[in-house]
Amino acid sequence: MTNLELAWALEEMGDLLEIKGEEPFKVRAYHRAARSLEQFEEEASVLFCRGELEKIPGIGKNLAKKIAELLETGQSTFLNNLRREIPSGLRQMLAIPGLGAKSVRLLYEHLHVTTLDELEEAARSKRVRQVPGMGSKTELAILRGIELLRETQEKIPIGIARSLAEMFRRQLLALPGVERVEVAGSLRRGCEMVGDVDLLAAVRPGNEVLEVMAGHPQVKEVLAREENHLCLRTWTGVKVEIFLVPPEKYTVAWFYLTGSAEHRRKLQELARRQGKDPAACGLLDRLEDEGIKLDEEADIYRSLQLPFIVPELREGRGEIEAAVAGLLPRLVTLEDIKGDLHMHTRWSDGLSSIEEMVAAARQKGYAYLAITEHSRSLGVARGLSVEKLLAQQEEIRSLNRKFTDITILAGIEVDILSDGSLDYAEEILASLDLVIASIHSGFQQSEEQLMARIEAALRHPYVDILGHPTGRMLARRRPYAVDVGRIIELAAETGTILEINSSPDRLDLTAEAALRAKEYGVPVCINTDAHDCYHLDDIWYGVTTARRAWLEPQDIVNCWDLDKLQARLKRNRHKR
DNA sequence: GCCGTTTTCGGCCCGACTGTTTTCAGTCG
Repeated sequence: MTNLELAWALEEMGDLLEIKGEEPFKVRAYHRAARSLEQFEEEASVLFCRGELEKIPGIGKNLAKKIAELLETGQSTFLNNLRREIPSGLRQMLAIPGLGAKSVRLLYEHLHVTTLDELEEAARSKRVRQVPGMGSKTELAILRGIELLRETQEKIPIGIARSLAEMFRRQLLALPGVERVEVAGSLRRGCEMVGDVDLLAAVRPGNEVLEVMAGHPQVKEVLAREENHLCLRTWTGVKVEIFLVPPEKYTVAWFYLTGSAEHRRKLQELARRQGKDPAACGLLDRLEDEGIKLDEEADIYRSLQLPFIVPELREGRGEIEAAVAGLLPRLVTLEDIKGDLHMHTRWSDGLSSIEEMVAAARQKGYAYLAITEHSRSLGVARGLSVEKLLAQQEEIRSLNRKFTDITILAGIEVDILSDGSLDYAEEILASLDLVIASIHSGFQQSEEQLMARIEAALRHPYVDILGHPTGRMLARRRPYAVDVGRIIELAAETGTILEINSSPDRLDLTAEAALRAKEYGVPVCINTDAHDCYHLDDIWYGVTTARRAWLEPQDIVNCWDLDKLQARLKRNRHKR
């Protein structure tokens, strides 16, 4: 069992205990341990062999015992008992915004609802308001929440899909007879939400891949099984499809499974216009091979006199026309990123020191990074008082004297308060190298109020970047009521940079909005918002989103040299 | 549940907002 699987098990235990009404601190211990396992570098199974599970932060005697059982048997008696005790539908209800464990338990006790369907019915028939402490607004929130869940039902955020895919990929590769395994489908195209995880394996005859994978401990049920195809559902509810092909058919199958269907259709059209047989170009309508042998995907495009089109662009949104005209963008890559401009440290709610963040940034080959803590009003995140902010600037200055290979920018993620003012006075903001303004409160305000706040922030002379512009959380929270188009116009007018927040929970701006920003000439920056040094790796999600938005290095300020970036920041402050 | 220059008990992030009340509990970031 991997750390990720263990973390999921602990997470579920925590959720179920919370619904049961366990002590909040105990519940939090489970959730904290799950986070800790996810981020722990070494595999718990290795530590277990050495009897060192308790070296993982947040894992004590009790949790170590539960993890040991999971590692030894793939099962947990404790979790199985909890699952028997608490209907699984109750845990799903926790995902409804505004419903916590207490409310879920109350609904269960009073209305005996155990599934989302039953809860929806109870809300529709106005029975929820009979529960003490609940009224019509709660009913509405439940109905809206269920609607949100339904929209994303069967779909999971890219971050979860990618971890799961990597886990299955590694395990497939370890099986005899497996030569190659790659991710395909919408996950390979970098979509923010994916319906299932598609994996394609090149296999030799006589392998037992399907037998082994069908019995995998993560697998709850086998949805379909054919000669060369297995469709599974994991305990976490994710659909995983595994396709097997002989090595010589790999390229065509990988291309086919990557999609999108629209991209394939347009390529077929092009082939016909060129008087070619689509099948002979590897553009089959189905997965079965027709004896076409191609070494790599580029051969498929080459046969149509096209340059290679990367998976992120294969959506049938003009990429083929651009390829024909020789106008494909030179998309941003991870190597183009020269720095990360949004991260937190132990000074506020981060887990690493500034020096640890610097070391991690150096490891990535960055030339610069910005430390941007939360501002004073965000108490929950230990937002910095003016005194602490100044003290941190002093530490950053001293570190900058010490390091010659990398530059630390003293920044802030300042809250845009409910009235549109910023959380520090102008002279404080003026003393910083970089100011990100973000909304962390008053999500429920009207579009008028929210837009007035954002406009005020964008017009502020010292705001350089608007952080996570819409506030959406994938599969968890809709964007707050903002007009993204108007934000982009205002950014263009005021010279404000818009953030692509790379956190796989956010991806905000979306690829669509980032593309629109580019059309308006608004530069973006791709930031991780990391709260520890490991999450600087989340930059991959932001870069992938930017690639889906057709962005090139010149469109992204943290692909620029430090001189150019600083000149831009300075010039913009003078302009306003 | 975990953890310890507060060390084997007693803390553990805390304040704003919302919806429901009529003084507050639950949720969220």
